[in-house]
Amino acid sequence: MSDPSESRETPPEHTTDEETPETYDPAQFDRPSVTVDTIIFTVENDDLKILLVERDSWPYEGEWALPGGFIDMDESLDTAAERVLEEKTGVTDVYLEQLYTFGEPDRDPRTRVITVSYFALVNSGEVALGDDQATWHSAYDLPDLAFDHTGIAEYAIKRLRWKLEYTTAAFSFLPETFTLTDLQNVYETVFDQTFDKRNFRKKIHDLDLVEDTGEKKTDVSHRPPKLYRANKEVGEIVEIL
Amino acid sequence: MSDPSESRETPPEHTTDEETPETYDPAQFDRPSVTVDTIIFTVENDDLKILLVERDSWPYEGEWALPGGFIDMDESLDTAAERVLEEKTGVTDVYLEQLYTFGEPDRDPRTRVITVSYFALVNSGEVALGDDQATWHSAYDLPDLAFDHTGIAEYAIKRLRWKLEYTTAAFSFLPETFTLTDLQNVYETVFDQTFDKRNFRKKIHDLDLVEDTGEKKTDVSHRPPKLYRANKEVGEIVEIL
DNA sequence: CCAATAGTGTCTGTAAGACATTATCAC
DNA sequence: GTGATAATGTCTTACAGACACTATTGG
Repeated sequence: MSDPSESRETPPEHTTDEETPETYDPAQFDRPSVTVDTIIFTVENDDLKILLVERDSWPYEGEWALPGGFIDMDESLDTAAERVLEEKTGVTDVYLEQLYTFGEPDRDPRTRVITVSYFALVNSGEVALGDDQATWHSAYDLPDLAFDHTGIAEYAIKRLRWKLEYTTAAFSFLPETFTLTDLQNVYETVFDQTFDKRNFRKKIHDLDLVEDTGEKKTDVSHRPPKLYRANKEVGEIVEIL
Repeated sequence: MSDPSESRETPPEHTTDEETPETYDPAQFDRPSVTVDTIIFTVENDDLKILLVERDSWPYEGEWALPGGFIDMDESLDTAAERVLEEKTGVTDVYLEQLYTFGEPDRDPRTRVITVSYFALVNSGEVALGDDQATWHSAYDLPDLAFDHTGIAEYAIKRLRWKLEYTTAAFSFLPETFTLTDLQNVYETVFDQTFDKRNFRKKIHDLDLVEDTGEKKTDVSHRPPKLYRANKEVGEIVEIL
């Protein structure tokens, strides 16, 4: 049934109550804890990376986990995700999108915890990691992760590829100006494959995705490449590959 | 944005005592209520329909709302959605997929309620509506809905279209055997536009989506159409339109 | 034979994918 | 001039989309 989470075949043994649940005061129901977990992606040195934190307490003490936190009672889910992202990376205005909500009853040994996952695409140049335990790890060689975070990260990679294929999200990984080779490197890194340079550039130009700045990259010991800037909003829907 | 210094990732001071997991009990945090709301779609009489229930108490008493319910502490999110679907329609084995999680702090006037929305695609012939207030409404002419349900329903229609364009989900709206005209009607209804009959059928056959049953529809006062059955699992990824 | 719907093929234009050479800079 | 990377165009093939007539049944 649903995509990422393995569905439990628990038969709905439930007393079929004629009253709709909405008629009740929600406060009288047992309530799960709700967290956000963020998959923070960056592309650096031709590698797709995910930011992980090392847990310093039970459960999964010493293991790597996705950065996350509990949702404040008066903040929206998006705001909670922005907060976690900002706490870990210092960046604020980046591409951030809700991914999926995971809620298997036993996914956290402490108590019932439902997590709303988000993924973020950041330009590594803008990140200032705090002095806590957060570090980058290759998405293609992740360590074992705490909780169900391995499955969450794998699902995030699928969605990331979809985003780059059908939207302009790739710009999020790049600085304000960039070369077409930089852009192609992002695609090759995220899809873990190579693309033909002429076809790639033709596509980018046909779709009018970039604008020539008139500047060129300097201090390179070969023909200096042109610098471009994005000509579309990040996340606009455009079929690219 | 809230104060970045108060990190929620892992509460700080920790005594390395494996026997006291309660140290970081997430239960110490305030917890929101969590519900599932389901957008149950069907196609009937060339109309895309959504199942709505009439609220019988505050808030939004007398208004229409998406069917939903609170999540039991020991059931998964998928199971909760299946339960709500079964309570309202009697159907059990249908296409059901998580849509999005909505959690604006003030979306419910009673208390903080986060809702995990699901959408389901059912064949109207299999539905047995209970004797409660659930009835079908055209997705193209919805009444005002309670809470933020109007926005949820609109988003669901977008995702539904995406699903039919890129997967075999359309079969979920049809019985075991069907004609190609039936299938085309599903597409025309969901996309609210017409498609060329020859191109549509060519595509369906080229993608090997259906299998001839050898049977024909009877009791029609015109040339009897062939009956087909699906040749792919519901939800398989295939570019159709 | 009339009404109603089923069923079928060709042509044209566009876009994807394969592919090799020249240009420009630092040293 | 050498090493390194930038920049560019053509051809072939596959798929999307426009388009009109014949077939089969019940009444």
